Amino acid sequence: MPVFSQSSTIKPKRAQLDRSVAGAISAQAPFERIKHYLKSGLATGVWPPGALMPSESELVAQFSVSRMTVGRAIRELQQEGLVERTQGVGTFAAELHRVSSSLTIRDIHEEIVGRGHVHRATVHLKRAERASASIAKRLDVKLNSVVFHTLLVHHENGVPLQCEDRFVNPICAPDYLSVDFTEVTPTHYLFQVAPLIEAQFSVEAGLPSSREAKLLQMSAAEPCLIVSRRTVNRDTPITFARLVHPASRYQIDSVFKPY
Amino acid sequence: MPVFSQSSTIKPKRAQLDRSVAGAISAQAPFERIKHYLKSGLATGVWPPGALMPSESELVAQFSVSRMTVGRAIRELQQEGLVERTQGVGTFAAELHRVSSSLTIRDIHEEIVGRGHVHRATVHLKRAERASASIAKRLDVKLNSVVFHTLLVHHENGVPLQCEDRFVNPICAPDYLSVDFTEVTPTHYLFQVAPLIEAQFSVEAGLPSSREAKLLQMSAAEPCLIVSRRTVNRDTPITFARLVHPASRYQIDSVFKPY
DNA sequence: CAGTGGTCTAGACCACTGA
DNA sequence: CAGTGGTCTAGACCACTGA
Repeated sequence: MPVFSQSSTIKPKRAQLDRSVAGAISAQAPFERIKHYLKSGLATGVWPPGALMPSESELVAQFSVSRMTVGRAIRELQQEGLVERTQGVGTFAAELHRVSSSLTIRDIHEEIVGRGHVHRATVHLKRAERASASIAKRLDVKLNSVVFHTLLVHHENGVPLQCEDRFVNPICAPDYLSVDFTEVTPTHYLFQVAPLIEAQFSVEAGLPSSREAKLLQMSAAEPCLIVSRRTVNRDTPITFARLVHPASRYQIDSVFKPY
Repeated sequence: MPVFSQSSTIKPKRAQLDRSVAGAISAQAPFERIKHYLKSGLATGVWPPGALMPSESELVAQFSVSRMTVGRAIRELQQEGLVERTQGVGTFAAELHRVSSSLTIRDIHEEIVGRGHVHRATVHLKRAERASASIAKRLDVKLNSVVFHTLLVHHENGVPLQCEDRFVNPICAPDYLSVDFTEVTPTHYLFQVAPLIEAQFSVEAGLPSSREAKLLQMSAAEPCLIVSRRTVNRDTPITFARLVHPASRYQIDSVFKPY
């Protein structure tokens, strides 16, 4: 029996309402209506975690739609991690354990400009160097081979926000050192010249080096949020960056909404 | 013209190969083959960011499948953020700007056990309290109203890893104080009793309080990675937690793979 | 064996875009 | 107006599960 009777015998005329950016006005496509119906039930406890959800054929009857339409609605919920399906058995409300949150780590320029603030970068180092053991390992190049090294400070409205210490594999970006990094960020430039297949991140707390503390105009005893990022293109490491942010000026915020 | 000719005139017999967990053996369903074909081209630069991709009807002809099948393949790429579509215009390879990475923040018990290690929790505070101004605001309750407060330390193989300072709205979990938190984590318990509609996170660096430093057996001058989490259920805040981790023992790792 | 999900076909109507 | 994507229908065959 329908819990929410959102469906009647009237055939759907394709609605004409604008599907604007937010999509918040009204979900009118049948598969959207079915998704919304199921999400509501999941959010309100009609189907608590682990419960058996209605089968496709039940929803077909309830909403007077074809199975393809019901299937799409449920499949998208599955892709969002809200339900789990087992062939031959049924569809179940997912246990919402893993509160995984998508912490977006964007190009610092976009991030600052997105807040409506002014971004300015200063370049403190830009040269070719011989790879140390740790850098050689991270970029998968030979010890003492030539790598590019830049050190920038990114300012938000004039306040130093991020110290970017970056090593680049010359094979992936031979012209890296000729770029004016006060005009375009290394991240942005590298996105353009080297397709990115994989990025590995870590986020940790730590203390700045004395040089970093000076560049960031902070005390060497103040903690920092440190993001390390290594990007790889088909087995070839492109770049390794250490991004140091004063704890008092930077935090990562995120929201997780399952339903 | 097909770049990769993965399709012939032979009609697909449904393959029988096991679709095992990894799914790595071979993607045999037509929509999977088309997805793989398009992903390969995106990864190898056949369609650089911004390029016009083949239309649905071109792919229909190329792979000898129906439009629904092609549509599903492309729609899933769109949902993964790899292509962008505009009705009446076409499908375009996405600019891979935002390197958003899903940093999963799981229940600490699952995380430690998942590493094959032993989890143990010690309880240092478990009581009802009057809400201070900041807690009242975060839990959206009246100043000086009763809230539950627990302070736990989570150990991994005997080493203190996380100090969990948590406030709970009694309306959402009236029996919270009767739970044995050496047996089940507050996170796990609250997941069971209160459906979660939204979680807000922040990740920052900071110094531990003197009490936290003592509980974590660390120097008060050592930085910590601090995760703050507030969960909300339909406008009613459930809980607010401050999770403090010694920098030397904890970092968040993540991998981002667009293709 | 009945019920479930997984996938596909060959059409259809529509809104939108840009020439 | 031709081409594009957005969505749907009413069927189909199949693999899988559990009684």
